[in-house]
Amino acid sequence: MAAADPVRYSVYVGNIPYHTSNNDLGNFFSQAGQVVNVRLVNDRETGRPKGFGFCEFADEAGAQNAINILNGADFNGRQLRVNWANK
DNA sequence: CTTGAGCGT
Repeated sequence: MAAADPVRYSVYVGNIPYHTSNNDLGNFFSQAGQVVNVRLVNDRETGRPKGFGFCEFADEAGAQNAINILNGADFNGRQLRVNWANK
């Protein structure tokens, strides 16, 4: 199905606690599938974490699985918001 | 040493 693949298998991750690190999210998303890349978006000028990021999976199944399991899952006291990325 | 909806140096 992948009818509307955004660009590669990137998933949007939101509602991330500011105490979360790049490696922590990659470890957490490894539960769903093989994580190819994890990027936490932080403000380039202020240096403050925006609280969300993007996770890239090896295939669509892993990304879809992450959305099914990790979406709404409790992470460091916050519920992660996992969804398909737009851009 | 701060914040809390969002879609990216």
